[in-house]
Amino acid sequence: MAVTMREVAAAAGVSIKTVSNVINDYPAIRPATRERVLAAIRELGYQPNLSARGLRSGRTGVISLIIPDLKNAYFAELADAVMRAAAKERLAVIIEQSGGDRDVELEILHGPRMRMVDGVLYSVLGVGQEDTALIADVPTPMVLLGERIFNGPADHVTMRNVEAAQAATEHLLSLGRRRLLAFGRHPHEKVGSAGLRLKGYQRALEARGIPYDESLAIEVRRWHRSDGAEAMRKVLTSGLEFDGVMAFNDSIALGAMRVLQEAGLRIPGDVAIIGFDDIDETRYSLPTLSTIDPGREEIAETAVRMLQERIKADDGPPPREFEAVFRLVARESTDTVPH
Amino acid sequence: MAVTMREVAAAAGVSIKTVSNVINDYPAIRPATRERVLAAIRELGYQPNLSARGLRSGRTGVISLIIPDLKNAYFAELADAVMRAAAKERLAVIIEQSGGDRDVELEILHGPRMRMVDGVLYSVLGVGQEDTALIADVPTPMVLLGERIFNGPADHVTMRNVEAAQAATEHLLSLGRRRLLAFGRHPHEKVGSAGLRLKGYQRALEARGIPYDESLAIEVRRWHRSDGAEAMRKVLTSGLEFDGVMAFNDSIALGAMRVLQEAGLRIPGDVAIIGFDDIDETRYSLPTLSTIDPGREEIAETAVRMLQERIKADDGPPPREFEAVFRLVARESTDTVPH
DNA sequence: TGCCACATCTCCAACGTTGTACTGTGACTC
DNA sequence: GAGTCACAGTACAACGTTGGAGATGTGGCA
Repeated sequence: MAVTMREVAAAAGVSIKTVSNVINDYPAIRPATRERVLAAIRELGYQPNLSARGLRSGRTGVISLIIPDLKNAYFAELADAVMRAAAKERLAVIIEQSGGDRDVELEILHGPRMRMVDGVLYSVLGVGQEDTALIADVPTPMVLLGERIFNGPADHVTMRNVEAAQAATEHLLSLGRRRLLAFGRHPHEKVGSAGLRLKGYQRALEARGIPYDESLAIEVRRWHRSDGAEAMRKVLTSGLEFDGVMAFNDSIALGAMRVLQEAGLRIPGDVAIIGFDDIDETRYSLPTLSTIDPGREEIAETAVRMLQERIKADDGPPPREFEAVFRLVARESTDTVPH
Repeated sequence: MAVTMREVAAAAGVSIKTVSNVINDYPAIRPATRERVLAAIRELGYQPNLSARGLRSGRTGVISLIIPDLKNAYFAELADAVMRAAAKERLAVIIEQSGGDRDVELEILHGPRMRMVDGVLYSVLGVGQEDTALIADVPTPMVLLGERIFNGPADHVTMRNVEAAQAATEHLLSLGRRRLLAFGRHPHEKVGSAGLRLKGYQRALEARGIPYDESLAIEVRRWHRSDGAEAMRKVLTSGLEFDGVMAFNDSIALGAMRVLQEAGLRIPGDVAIIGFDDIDETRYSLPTLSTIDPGREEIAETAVRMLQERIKADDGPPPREFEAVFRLVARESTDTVPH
């Protein structure tokens, strides 16, 4: 059987509560007593029972990270960053996959497991602005991640999507490219990564006085590599002319790149291409992929810190919005070459 | 405040224990009573308090998955498969990253969080056969994953490394390639993925009567893409001649492939290459990468099922070994082309 | 009719921890 | 020397749930 406080207390010759006080850094304890208790803890190999602590104090030291899909490199890297940030705060992380499906996302949020975590990092694709009410009624402290809900009922950590997309587009324009695909559009979406990044694309064109041509805004439903490849195949078949691609994420950029190369097009010679997210793979593709570093570390650390603040002070300030600093990373896929 | 069983019981006009019995599918309950209780649960939106349940029953419904690194595609896909398998058993998964560091791996295993999970899936890189004793004393039900510990103190799920590596090598040999790099060696390692896969490589050569040339066994320390690229760069600089690469995982294969192409070598024309793991990316690289599908789904499902068995019957059978069925996936990187 | 078996439900205690309230002991103040 | 105060530690109850034993009712059978 596992060692409990009772046994530690007996070994140290103090009451159970004193053991508890030592563990929780309660100040009024004589150094000698503290030492005796700590020695007993070491001796017996005592580990606190987190279920009991959770029951009594209402805190479990576990937070939940709800994401669409770990197989997606962006979310895997986000999860990694979150877990490292959480480790610093001594928090464990339960990861839940939603598949990006709205109903699943809401189900998880209202499921019994929410009662066993201190807080949630909620990174959604399906749930949107119109679901604000369904999210507001969740009693668990929450931080929203991503671009689906702004000015919602909880703290929100995101990146400057519009500005970043504008910078990426401007980067291609500065190379002299003029027929740029906006690659990854979701029709009718205003908010959300796709909508915001399209807006950035449009702004960059506008700033240069170039008219927006909707036929260059290519729809890509899911943002997986295979979808990018498929969409690019269709574009090539259609005979559409272009000399640059502003892809809304790295995965579809890589998928598109592969199809372009198969078709005998040179990158960046014939087509310059830039992605979005700075996933690890962009550093090793052929050619290496220019992209936007969304500030993942900063996002993860800020989100965990904000959540921790909410957990500790359950009556904190009104919902906050935080936008991480992005960075354009120019690599081979947008090298300056004779057109 | 959250709804408790007490309130449900009051609403349904039964005792708390009856509510508990309904929830836990205790058989002797009149259908009418069950209905009333379920109705009250729905009505009030009751959710069980998992901390309390964990304290009382010793079960939390959470398992821990300890892996080296989520950023590594292999482990991300493993984690995904494990989480889907766990969801079927209504288990939540806490993921812990060890960085593949032996001390961290052991620390996590002996940490306080082990007391809050019902079981552990332990996928290690640092801990090895000689640490068996340190693992045996952990009271938590455990299933070992990977190739570091065989015939250990716990159930073990793995793949047929030697046979799979032999098949991959034989695949290259069957194309007429004779100077094959064993790419990914860890010097002095006998057990472990690197050791076993090297052995498979050697067996394949042996079966064809080809002598083993140690200079073709290339060391790659960490199995990340960048390490594969770097190692291949060294190989090319050294002037070593070869016409095939049997890479010990997909990431280093992809890294190597990129360097080979930069150097103007054609794949599979000049160099045929096969990887190991069948990560998603192998389907989208240029060329697509032949590889070994280790049977990830089967591994994940078997591991979770075995762990669940251990959790439910704490006095089960002696440790079991399970080896998943692998499959060779031939893609473009080993197409038949004139040499 | 009396007794037993069974189904159905309830009562009590306990899981290991922490919050609240309290006791005892000196030291210091006036 | 009485009152006050800070410190060090303790006792008790409670968090929400479930295991086990017990209570109650119901029907069957001798």
